Amino acid sequence: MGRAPCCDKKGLKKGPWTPEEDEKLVEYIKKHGQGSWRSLPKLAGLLRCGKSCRLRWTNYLRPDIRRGPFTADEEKLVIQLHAILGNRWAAIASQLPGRTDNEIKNLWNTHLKKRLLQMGIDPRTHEASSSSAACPQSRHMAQWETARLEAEARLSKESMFLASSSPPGAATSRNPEGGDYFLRLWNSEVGETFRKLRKEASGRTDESPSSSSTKCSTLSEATVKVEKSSCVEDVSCSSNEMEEDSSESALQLLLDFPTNNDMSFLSQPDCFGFFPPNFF
DNA sequence: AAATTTCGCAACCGCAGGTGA
DNA sequence: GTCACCTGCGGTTGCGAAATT
Repeated sequence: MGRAPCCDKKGLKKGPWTPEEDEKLVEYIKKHGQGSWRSLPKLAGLLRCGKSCRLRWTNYLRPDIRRGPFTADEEKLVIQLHAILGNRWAAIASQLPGRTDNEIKNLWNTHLKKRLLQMGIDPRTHEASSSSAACPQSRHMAQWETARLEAEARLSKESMFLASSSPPGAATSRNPEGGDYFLRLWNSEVGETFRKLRKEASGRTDESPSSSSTKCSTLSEATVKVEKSSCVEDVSCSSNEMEEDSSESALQLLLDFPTNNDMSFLSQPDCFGFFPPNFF
């Protein structure tokens, strides 16, 4: 079955937007709100396809867009989120207020990817490339991946066990070591989101969260969709807190790696640990 | 100063998911 | 359940600006 074109291309303008077109679009959306993109161009008096209007609005004209160069913190966050989410630019963008997925995608493709490559890190997997595996800096990334895979393997075993016996969290209670940071993360809602997505994707592929290309909604949306999980005992929050601020705090937990384990390379103040002083 | 190359960003394209008839 | 339509997402391209030769 052939797919109908998104719009009749005949007579429609392409290429850069003029200030007049921007003005028309902004005025229309101010009056009528966004949505109905297909009919919007006609109603707004624009010779553009609806898709083009939506893109222009979401990537450029939206009033809450924050323009200007990315800060070092933002870049750090993008790298961390990319390690977790892969090329899910919209999900990454949802954690950077005022930044668009397109902007982040461009940042990644033009700056961050190259920098990681220069450091001998595979930007796709965030693992040290084989040629630089001996590099101490790169080993951190290998540790990251190893920890993730170990936690994932254990978690899948434990989830099978937990499903039939003890409540969620009992497994980590047995392991009060606290060093198993990934396990705690995976028991948080964020982890559950990933597991859910993974489960959904398992019919298609068996890829890890970090390398998954499975499409998903924004991270916030995804976490909201996850049913409220009971809080793990050794996680430093009460169940009430978890329920009230589950997705955001869990994500923050994920991003703010503890400083007393091997993941500290991403949060150390000096050059962000793993990254060289001039990286950001 | 002119020509060429590289870089960065805006925009386009096609695919996939969601939704309602 | 099927189909058509709408919307959102990620990959890619095109072009102007900046840097280099």
